[in-house]
Amino acid sequence: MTTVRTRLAPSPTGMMHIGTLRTALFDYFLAKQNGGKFIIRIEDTDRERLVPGAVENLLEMFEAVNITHDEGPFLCDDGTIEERGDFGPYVQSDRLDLYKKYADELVEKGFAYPCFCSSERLDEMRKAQIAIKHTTKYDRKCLSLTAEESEQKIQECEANGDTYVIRMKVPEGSTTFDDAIRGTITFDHQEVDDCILLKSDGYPTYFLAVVVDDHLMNITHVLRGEEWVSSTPKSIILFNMFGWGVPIFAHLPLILSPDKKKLSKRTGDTAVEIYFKHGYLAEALVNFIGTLGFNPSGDREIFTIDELVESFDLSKVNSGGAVLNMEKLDWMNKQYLMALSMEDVTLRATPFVAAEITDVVKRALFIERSRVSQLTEFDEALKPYLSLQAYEPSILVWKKADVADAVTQLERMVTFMETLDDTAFSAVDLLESAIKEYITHEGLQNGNVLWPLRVALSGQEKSATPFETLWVLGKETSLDRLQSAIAALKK
RNA sequence: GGCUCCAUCGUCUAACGGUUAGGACAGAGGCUUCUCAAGCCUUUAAUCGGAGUUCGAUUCUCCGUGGAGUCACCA
Repeated sequence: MTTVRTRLAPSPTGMMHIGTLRTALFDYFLAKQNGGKFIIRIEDTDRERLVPGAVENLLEMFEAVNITHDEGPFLCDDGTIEERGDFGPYVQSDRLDLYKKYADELVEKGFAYPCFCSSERLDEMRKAQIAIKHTTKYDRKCLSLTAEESEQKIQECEANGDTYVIRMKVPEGSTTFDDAIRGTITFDHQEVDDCILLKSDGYPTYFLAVVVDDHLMNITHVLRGEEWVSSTPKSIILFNMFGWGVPIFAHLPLILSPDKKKLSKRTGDTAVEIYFKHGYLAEALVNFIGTLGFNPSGDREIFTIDELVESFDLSKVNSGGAVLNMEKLDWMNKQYLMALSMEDVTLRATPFVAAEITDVVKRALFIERSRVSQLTEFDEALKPYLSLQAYEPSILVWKKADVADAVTQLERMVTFMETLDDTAFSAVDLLESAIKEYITHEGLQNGNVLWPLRVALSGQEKSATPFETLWVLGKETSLDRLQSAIAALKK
């Protein structure tokens, strides 16, 4: 039995795309589930669209999301990139000789041919084809050249600095393949263009490079977005021309924006990085994106990455596109946030918090984690704890009480709190039971006591419970705030 | 426009050809409660249409319709 080998083959043309993350996740699930390998290969054959730092961003995102690949480029601590694995190089621009060699092989075998047409001629040709409503494809002008004529033209090109390309000679017939997600798909070769294999700058196009590399790297499963379906016959034709085995193809459903179109920068957040900047947790993002188009069944929503690895099943991946439901991501993020320990929430929130991380801040973060849905909201949520915000004294009065009662309750609370020692302040539960006991003992109503207490402590009508707030603030600060509330009411 | 793919609540989705078509997010209502959040309960909401196969179609087939993807020296 052959080892499962999946690969993610992104082109470094910008920030890592959310769709790329989903493909990566599925690649990872499939490989890990089968004890296989997950490989990253950088497809940088388009020199014009190259974006510096794109590879670094990709690898950083992998780190952030806690997914590790087995082969490919890795980010070192010093920021440099190093390759690991036995099938390298893993960057296509380092494999140029290979593609040239295989392109030549195809020309020799008569499966490919040089083309000298100018881009101007090609443009006009296409315009004419569109005018008569035909499929736009190369008209094979250069295929009619004899071997001698081709050779002569190549000589001429080399002599005067002109360029030419190598095109695939698509045979007659049709290609049928079994998509692991979609089932049988057939394309008539009438529809398949004699696409360019080797560009005039010596770089291969995607069509050639992907086939050569997937073969040389022993890739068993090709997972990619649905937008690639129509180019699959080209790949298969090439695999056949070389006499190589064809990997299993699985075309993933597209991730859609709310208008049901392929998610683009214009219609939504496409960069994975943005989601981290917005304050989503990696676990939530993985859970959310990893179950988009795939569901492990059962009435569950929250899954760890290991559970997803275990239950993943290519044949259960949906074929329809999926709209990003941001409200659900928010909800999911909150689920993960609420499960965080004090240490963890501090760790995660620190980059989003302007204030110094003191014990008060740590406690406040811990309490507020169930009241925010994104890490970015912490900064704002922290404010009432860091300093008392100005408020209207009238809000200190509970709806079923009056000013006089509020003053009385606050004054009595001050007296009571002074009897509480450090132990009482060490836990929310202890504070709660102490105060509840006091209320019962004194024959008071919760609302009369707790409302003014809570508002005096937080300065806000809506906030965490008074017990939580006391625990965060500590005895001294709490007493100060109670005193200023009393003073404000008496004014 | 050609080709290809797709089609269950608004959204994400579940349902060996046999279910009162299930769950989740969002919405509505309620409980709990000092407020908010959380939690719990209830509720609104879907098989695109038409034929066929079958004792029985969400499920299989065909035809429509709708949507999407793709048609570069980009991937």
